[in-house]
Amino acid sequence: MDVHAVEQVLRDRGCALTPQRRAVLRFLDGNLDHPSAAQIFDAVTALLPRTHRPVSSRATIYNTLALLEQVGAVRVVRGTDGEMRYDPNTTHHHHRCCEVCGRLEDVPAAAVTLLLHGQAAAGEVRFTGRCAGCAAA
Amino acid sequence: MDVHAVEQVLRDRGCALTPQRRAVLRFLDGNLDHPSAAQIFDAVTALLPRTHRPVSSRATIYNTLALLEQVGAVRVVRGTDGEMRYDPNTTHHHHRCCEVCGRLEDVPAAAVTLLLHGQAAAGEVRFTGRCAGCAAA
DNA sequence: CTATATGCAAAATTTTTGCATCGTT
DNA sequence: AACGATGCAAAAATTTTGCATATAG
Repeated sequence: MDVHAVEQVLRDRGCALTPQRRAVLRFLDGNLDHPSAAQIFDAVTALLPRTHRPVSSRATIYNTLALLEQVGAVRVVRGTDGEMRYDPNTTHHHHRCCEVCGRLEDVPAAAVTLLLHGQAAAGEVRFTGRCAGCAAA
Repeated sequence: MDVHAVEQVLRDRGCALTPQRRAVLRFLDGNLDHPSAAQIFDAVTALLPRTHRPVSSRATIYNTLALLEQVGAVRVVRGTDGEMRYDPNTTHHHHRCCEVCGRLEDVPAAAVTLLLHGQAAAGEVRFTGRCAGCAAA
């Protein structure tokens, strides 16, 4: 996801580049943490200047995220806890879910082979494992 | 999951074998559909004699399912839609999630090999694919 | 200036909790 | 009879929706 490219796509669509949308894009760009809507809301609140209050609202965050998903700027993944997580990495990749702390980690498609009855299978894979932090402990 | 075995485990624990718990067990036994709590509630309502109303409540269903999970009689899986699903198959197995209809299907552990950087990886795997019905369409 | 987005508040969903009552053992 | 389970209703938590207002282009 490239911020400028996405902004251009939004412009082409006739979508307004509001400060809230910009802030969501800025926070998500390069973010590897699979943040939740609530985390994105908090980040936007922190990112936007407080020159006019309030800074944003939950509904706006959800609207923006739905828009970004439609445009293909983010992938939406449901975390093991049931919350939606937003992933700016839109390349084909898989996820490892830490069985200890629940953290979601991207795993490049090239690193994973799924064999079904000995034959390679396509599609997305989510598997359990331990993240770096929990593996050490 | 064997109904009689589970009932014995519950007795040994000093847990009451209420009609509601029996009905949940009866409905879950051999069920391959990964039903949700709401579906289980409906099924219990249908299974129990209407000699005394009401027949059950959502809280009781959740209590019962939590108990059955503790006892190891069901596995709990979160569906792609965020709802909890309950799986009486407690053997080590994986899940295929139909990318069309969302249905969860059990896949025996022996049928799946996950290679991470060429090396076999342990753990649970959930992957996308098409269920029999959606593959035909 | 006009179409669009925002913010608020309330609805919808799923799951959890508190408590009085009822049923198993 | 005693203890645990049930049922109800309300609380939590997350996401969605309706509408008046504000703002981007």
